[in-house]
Amino acid sequence: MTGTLSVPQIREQRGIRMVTMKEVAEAAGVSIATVSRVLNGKDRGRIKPEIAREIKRIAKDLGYRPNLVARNLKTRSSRILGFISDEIATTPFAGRIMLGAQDAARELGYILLTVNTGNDPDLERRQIGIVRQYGADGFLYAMMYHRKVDIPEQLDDLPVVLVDAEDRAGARPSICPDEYGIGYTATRRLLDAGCRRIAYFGADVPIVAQSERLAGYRAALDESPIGYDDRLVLAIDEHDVYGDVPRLFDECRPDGVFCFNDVRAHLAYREADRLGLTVGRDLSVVGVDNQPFIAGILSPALTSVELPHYEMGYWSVRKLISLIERTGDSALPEPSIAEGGPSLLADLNLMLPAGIHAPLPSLTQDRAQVSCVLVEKDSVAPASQG
Amino acid sequence: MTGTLSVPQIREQRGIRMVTMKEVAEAAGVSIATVSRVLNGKDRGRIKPEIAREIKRIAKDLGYRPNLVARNLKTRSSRILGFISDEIATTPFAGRIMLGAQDAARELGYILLTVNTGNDPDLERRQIGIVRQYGADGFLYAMMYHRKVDIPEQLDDLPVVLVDAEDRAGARPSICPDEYGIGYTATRRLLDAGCRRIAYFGADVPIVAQSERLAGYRAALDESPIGYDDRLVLAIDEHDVYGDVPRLFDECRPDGVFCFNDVRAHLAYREADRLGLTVGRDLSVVGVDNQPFIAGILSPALTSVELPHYEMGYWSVRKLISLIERTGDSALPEPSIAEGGPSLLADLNLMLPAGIHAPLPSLTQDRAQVSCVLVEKDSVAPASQG
DNA sequence: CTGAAAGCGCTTACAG
DNA sequence: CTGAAAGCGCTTACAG
Repeated sequence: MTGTLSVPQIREQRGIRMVTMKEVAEAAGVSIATVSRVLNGKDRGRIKPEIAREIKRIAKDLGYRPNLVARNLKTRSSRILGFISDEIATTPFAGRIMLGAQDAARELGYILLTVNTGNDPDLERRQIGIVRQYGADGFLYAMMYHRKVDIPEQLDDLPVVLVDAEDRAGARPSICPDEYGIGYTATRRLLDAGCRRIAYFGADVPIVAQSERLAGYRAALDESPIGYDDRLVLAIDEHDVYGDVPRLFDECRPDGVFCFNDVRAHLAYREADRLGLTVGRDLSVVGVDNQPFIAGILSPALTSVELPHYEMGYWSVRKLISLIERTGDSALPEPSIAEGGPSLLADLNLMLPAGIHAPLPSLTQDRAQVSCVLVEKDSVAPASQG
Repeated sequence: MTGTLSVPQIREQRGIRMVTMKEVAEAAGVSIATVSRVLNGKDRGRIKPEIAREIKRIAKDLGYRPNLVARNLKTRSSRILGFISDEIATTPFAGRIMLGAQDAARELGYILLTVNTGNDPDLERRQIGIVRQYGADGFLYAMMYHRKVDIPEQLDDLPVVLVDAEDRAGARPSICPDEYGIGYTATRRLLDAGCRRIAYFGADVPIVAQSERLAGYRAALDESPIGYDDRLVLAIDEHDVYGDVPRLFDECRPDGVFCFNDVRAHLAYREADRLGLTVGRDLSVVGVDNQPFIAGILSPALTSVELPHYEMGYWSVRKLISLIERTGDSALPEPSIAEGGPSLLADLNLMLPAGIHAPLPSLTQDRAQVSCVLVEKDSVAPASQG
């Protein structure tokens, strides 16, 4: 039976021993206080430069790495951020929130303790408790679609930033996609393409994304000579494969469609097929999500608005850290633009885009919105000149 | 300027103070040693039961929660697992690996420190170093598609389990989907449906998944009276929208297609359309991934083999913990079957399935494979009797 | 310029 | 049955 060994015994047996500050101090012939000062850059004018240099050299040679557990116990700052999500990991895009959060955290010397609540309040409470026990300096509270939420009181004494959600109490900073802008931009693009009868294929669920995208669509039309016509607006249940789409096409003959998401855009392609229209010429279509999967299926390729998941994750961590450290925007190092390299998976059409594609809001904002990028493919007619 | 406050000062100012063991001890009129014993369940026959009860009551009333940073420093076991992934978060399915890992970790009292390497070896090295400094007891090394990898030497002295990857050196335990089984099962299903000319729409990239699924497909055919015919096998570049598919259909008239993934299955639907065949009757199609997105688009709904991402994440954590604690399979509590509840997002077709759907391999295995479930929809003709 | 000492909040031999 | 003490590996006033 090896079952009687304790974890430290096992570590010992396996030879897991980190070099400690004490060993560095001994090798350098100084006190650990001196080593600590040098290695933490607090030696300016306090420790003889040649000694400092020697200590650094020895620490490096010995492969010394500070034990963060010990440091955290002493300093009560863990540089750990709790990343609480509902079911984010099960949605195909939202991994990018985590990716953006991880990148920003790494750049600023923080790390993420991630935890999933599956929308179970009791589980959430327990999980938050545990992350707190690990000393998290603050929390990211990431939802998988744009909605209003209540932050558990448990977090009242800690900085929190919401991602793709808004604090119902209005007390916490948050970042969301500019849903209104999505509808507006997409519709403007269709107007520029010369479309005169632009339909909206909406979602039939009551979420912020739906109502705001519709509002943006409507605003663009209201501003235009064409105006808004509610006969062109549909709330579509994706499972109801036929629904009202054919009737809308037969009655109104739209020449442009703004779709709540890429999946719904597919319905426009199907109608084009049925009616002998060519997408990108007779019928222009704009989706939302810019899903590579769908791109692999639809032909011509779908012009679609990309949601700024990476950017939201990235911004939210920077905001959170600015709160934790009580510093302003300017105190944090510049964002380094993260770029995704090429990947084998691109060939399998499995990759979702990551990296910063849209300008980030200032960290001074408390209810930030990220604008979304319309990715041009071939499903919208070229913009008419002037 | 508030920038002069240190993090502990800020915490103080915000009133972030956890109840300590010392306070519990004082309130109970005992020593902290006694409190520690009671709260860690080491009081059997060592502390008077009524005192123990009293201490527990007081701890609860005071809302005492042990400071894990302090405990970890002392015990040198952090119950933190490093979750290293390449670009997993950018692929739509693989969040489920993390979800399964998180669920298993939670059930066993561990937590995940997640870090992304973006396939950059230098970044990987640094990130692993940091997670080690936080005292991780072991590492999960998760890749986003099945391949052979080298584990960095940095991890030589710590337990590691690979997810959706195999250790080239053969030294580390790993878990992967049973790719061969996928090809075999899908092809058998098509044979049972009475198909006589079954094509394989493969991928044109050299990954384990491709060659093994093909091998399984071939084995099923070799076993059958029909036999294998390489004219029915295609390596398809998803971006090359036309490719060899139409020629294959014209020349061989397949009545069944096993597709490397759901996106490629779409090509079979398109051919059916072109040739006036009804999918699910004249032409049976099986995909892999069971992507809800694609399901929302293809009609009739696609029968597809689901990859066991959740299961792999779940198993790998249990395996890792059994290594860390040097316990066998039986020492860990039974897996609780995780079930995903209903969700608004299901209406948006955004959810990927999570939870345990396939039997988990025993923890004694070192190169585990999870079998994959074929999810029946409507794209395959009913199995013929007998 | 440098070190001895206290202490962060725990756990655990050791002694009684 | 219980407590005093040492110690995990750091940081940081304090003293010199």
